[in-house]
Amino acid sequence: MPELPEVETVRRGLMPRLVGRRVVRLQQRRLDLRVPLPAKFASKVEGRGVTGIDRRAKYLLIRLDDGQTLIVHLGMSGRMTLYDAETAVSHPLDRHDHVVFDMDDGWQVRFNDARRFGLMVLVADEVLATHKLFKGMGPEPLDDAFDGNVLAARLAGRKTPIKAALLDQKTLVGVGNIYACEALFLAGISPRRSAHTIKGERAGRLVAAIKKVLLRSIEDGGSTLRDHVQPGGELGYFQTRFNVYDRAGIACPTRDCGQTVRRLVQAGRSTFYCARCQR
DNA sequence: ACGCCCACCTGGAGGC
DNA sequence: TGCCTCCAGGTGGGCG
Repeated sequence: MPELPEVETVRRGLMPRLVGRRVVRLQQRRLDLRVPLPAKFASKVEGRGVTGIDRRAKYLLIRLDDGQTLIVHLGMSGRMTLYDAETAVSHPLDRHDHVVFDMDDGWQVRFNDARRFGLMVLVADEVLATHKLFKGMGPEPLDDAFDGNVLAARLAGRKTPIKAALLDQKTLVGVGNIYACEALFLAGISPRRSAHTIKGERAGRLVAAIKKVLLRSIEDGGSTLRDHVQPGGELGYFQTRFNVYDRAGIACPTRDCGQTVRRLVQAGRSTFYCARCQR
């Protein structure tokens, strides 16, 4: 689930329920997330007010009123679910609800992560910017400053296929397997093309495609969020109709193309593309 | 330094 | 029904 648009959707869904509220109780039901939770984690969060929620790359930054930030990553299977007081009682905790926040207005947020590739780290704001997790990260794709020239500069000299380069968070952040495939399709660029050949007009096209797929997906998330923010709602869960992702063997959506979407494996990940529309 | 491979962990889908 | 294999939206460590 969670690439940039999904994380952003979760952020927007959590904000109205958490910002300005206080954590009255925190249950840490499993400590062995990707980064193990310290035993004293709960006591450091309990009693704190939430002052804001930001996003950097695929990380949520939950700002607390004591100058600390709770960094949350959803990994592959992480979700945040919201329950009002009544519904929380009628819905018993799932075995993968690893961290549960009870807010001072009775609402509850559950961090659920079956595969436990996600993490939560509490960091003092002074050291947040230099935190190991953010070291070497590339630019935010939705920043105005991110354009074709920026991307081309980051791809210069790199022989890896462009698809693999897009997944590398040092190139740019937030793009994962789905949106890498979708952006390359929209831009008409082959996923096998050597990264350093993406420059000039082609780089501009790819950047435009990346922004477009991410923004459209955030909009889709926003439009379905209303249905999911209700009790028990799973934030960030929404259906987007993909052009190529997970559509191997299905006709390419380009009018009159007549080709079939193909799947190949690059750097251990599935890539979906149209060999005719993408060069 | 770069690029590739794999492990981390659980669950769902599909084949037999 | 059950068992087996494959696959999954991310990341980072280790290796050549």
